[in-house]
Amino acid sequence: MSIACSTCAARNSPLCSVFDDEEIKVFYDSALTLSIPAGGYLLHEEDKVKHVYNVSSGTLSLERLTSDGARQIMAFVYAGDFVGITSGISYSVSGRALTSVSACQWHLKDLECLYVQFPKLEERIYEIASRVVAAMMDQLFVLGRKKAIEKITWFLLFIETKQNRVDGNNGAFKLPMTRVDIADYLGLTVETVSRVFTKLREAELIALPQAWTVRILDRERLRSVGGYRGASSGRKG
Amino acid sequence: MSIACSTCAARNSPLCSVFDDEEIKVFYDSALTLSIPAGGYLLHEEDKVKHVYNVSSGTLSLERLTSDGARQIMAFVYAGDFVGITSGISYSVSGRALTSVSACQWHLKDLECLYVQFPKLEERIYEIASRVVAAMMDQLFVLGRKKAIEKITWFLLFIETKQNRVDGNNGAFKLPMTRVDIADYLGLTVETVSRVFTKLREAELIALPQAWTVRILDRERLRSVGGYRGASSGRKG
DNA sequence: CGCCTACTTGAGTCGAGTCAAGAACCGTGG
DNA sequence: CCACGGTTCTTGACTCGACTCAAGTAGGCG
Repeated sequence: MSIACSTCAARNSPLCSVFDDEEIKVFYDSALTLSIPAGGYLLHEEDKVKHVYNVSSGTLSLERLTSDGARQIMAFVYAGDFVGITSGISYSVSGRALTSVSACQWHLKDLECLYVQFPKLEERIYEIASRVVAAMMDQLFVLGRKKAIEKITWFLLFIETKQNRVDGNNGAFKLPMTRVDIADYLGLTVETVSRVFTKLREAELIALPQAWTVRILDRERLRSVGGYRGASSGRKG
Repeated sequence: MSIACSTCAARNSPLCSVFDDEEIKVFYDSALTLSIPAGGYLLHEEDKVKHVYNVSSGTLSLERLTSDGARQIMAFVYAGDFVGITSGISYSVSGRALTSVSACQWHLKDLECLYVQFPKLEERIYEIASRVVAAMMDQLFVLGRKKAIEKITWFLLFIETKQNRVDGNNGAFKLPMTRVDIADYLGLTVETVSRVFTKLREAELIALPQAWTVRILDRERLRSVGGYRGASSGRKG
């Protein structure tokens, strides 16, 4: 097993976990490893689709812009998450690094060769696409039918699980995204996001030791505000 | 080629078009054909995932309910559309027939056997999943970042293409869904939907010969309402 | 013709957006 | 170490778009 993979946070990700320690050597050898500084782009929405990616560390946002500058963030992408489920000739989202990011990159042509060698890989990528659909349905539901405070509480519980998967659970978790990013993910304005954070803090449902660090004080009440359906319950899908 | 397929509106759908006239006999023989009356359900969100479907005629809504009765419609499904991209043990949406619907049903186990016989089928289903992701991104964008009038104009132009694919383009198109359905798709209320329809009619951008029939009178202006957000509506109002 | 459902319209309210200002934080350089 | 400038976050006052509540109208069907 290559050293790079044996210590990688994505080793147990949906993508890489399909390979055993022998097989993953082949998989890793056909990849390019990329490093992107915070604020850089993994891909642009107008780029021709030539590669897929699996994030090894850091956090990205997948986002789309309008001509007049409005932005919608479609997803926050963490270590172990796959990027490249797309149809058509261009990605239709840009991948912006919120922190410094490292990722493995495969050329689509190489991936197709790997499909022949490892049929279960293709199957696995289909599973990943299904999960993406499930996650987007949850987000659709929240955007369409929830109030600001419900959106934020849902978001906090959702990001907590993603962040803890990387950092481990030490009682608090870091938000790698700004308030503006949160607003653009939830279809709100930055002022509304800020006001709701303040409200939740004053109600002692959460604590904010720093602006970008959240400690959940009363999980039950927080859940009841957001109507959160646990991420690992298998309910999503 | 089976008679059923040779006259089916879904013969050229992403799913069925992967087969030639000989092959599709095998595919069709392993299917069950279903008929669902308007108002009936193709599947319920809590059902265990055992089947996939391809719609032959009619229109469905894929929707999710909250405990308090709120509803979010995730998609409108037309003839030729595939249903069953899901992850986890249950579908997470219900499929409700807006009109009478006919569909082909395959058992997941049978589908896996067909994958062995027709590897390109599995590939095709992945492509369908990718398209679903793309469509949901568009919807997310609209729900998160557009005003009521922009949502409706986008919706009308979107449904027109789906409807014309089935009915052909005769200048007007039918809405198989109620105003409530439209509201639950776009994250609005029925009153707001109704008011926007009236507004578009009074501005002579559309005509409504019947409540459920739409004729687009000024496509360019309609497009400009949904796309650009000019003088009447800036970035967030 | 009358019932039921869907759609429309009006009046009033409220949640979230807009505009504007100030506070906290961060990195940089003296 | 602190001063400075830029960025992000917070807060306040006000506005407005969409929701709520409440009638009333139009279609479809028995």
